Amino acid sequence: MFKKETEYALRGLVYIQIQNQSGRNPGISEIASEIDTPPSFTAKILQRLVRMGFIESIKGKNGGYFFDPDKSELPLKNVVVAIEGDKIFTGCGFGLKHCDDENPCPLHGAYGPI
Amino acid sequence: MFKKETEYALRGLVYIQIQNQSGRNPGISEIASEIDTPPSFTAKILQRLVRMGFIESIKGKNGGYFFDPDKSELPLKNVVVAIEGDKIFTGCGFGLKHCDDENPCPLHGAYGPI
DNA sequence: AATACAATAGACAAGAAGGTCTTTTAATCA
DNA sequence: TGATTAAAAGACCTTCTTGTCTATTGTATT
Repeated sequence: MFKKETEYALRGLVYIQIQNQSGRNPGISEIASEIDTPPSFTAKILQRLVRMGFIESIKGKNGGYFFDPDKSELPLKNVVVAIEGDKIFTGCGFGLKHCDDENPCPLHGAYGPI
Repeated sequence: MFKKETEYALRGLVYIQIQNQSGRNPGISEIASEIDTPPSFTAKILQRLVRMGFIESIKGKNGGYFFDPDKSELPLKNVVVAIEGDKIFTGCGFGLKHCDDENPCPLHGAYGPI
C-alpha cells in the first residue's frame, strides 16, 4: 500500500500528537518501541519530517519531538505526498498516461473516492 | 500504487485479451510496444503469468500469448494478489496489525470499498 | 532437414527501499 | 565546567525492484 517509510511516519506522527496532548514530548526510543518500528530507521524518518517542517524537535535532556502548537492542523495527506509523491493520488492504477475523468480506465471509477 | 510488475502485467493481459477477441495471438514485441513497456522485462513478466497459469503461450512462428478459452474469466484481482500478495487488500494503510472492522484505524473506513 | 521465428531460462547489473551503526551537535543538570 | 542525555548527520550494508542480455528450446514454414 504505502512504503514502510510512509507507514512509520504516519504512525509516528499520530503517536507524537497523542503524547503532545498529554503535555509530553516523546523521544525516539519511546516512539519506536510504542509504534513497533526499527529505532534507527524511525529516527532517520523523523529527522526528515523535522527538516520538512512537519514537526519540531529539541535535543538533550527532556528533548523529543512535538508539533508546533501555532501551526494549523496537519492533514496526513500532506505527509503522504511529501514522502510518496502525488502520483499515488493523481496516477492511474494501470499506470496509463491517458487515464482521467474523460478517458477512464476500468479501475478509474473505483479509485475516485480515495 | 501497484508495482511496475503488476502494472505491466495488467496492461499486458488486457491487451492480449482484446487481441484474442479479434482472433489474434500477439507476441512479446508487439505487446511491449503497444502497452509501452520494456520488452525484455515484459517478457519475463508474461513468462511468470504463463507459469502461474493465467495465460497460455506457443513458441515459434505465429506463436504468442492467449487466454485459454475454456477457462472462466480471470478477475484482475487474482493477478494483483498473485504478484503483490494479499496484504494490499487485507493489510492496514497504517501497517497496523490490530486493525480490522472491529478495531478500525482512521483510514479503515475509507479503504473498505476497495 | 534447414531455416527462421518466437517464447523460455537464467545470469547479470543498476537503483531504490529498508535498515544499522558511529560520530557529532546541542540541551540540561549537578 | 563537566557529565549526561538525546537528536542530527552521514557512512555503510542488505534486499527488492526494475531492468538488460545471451543462450536455449520449441514451432512452423520452405
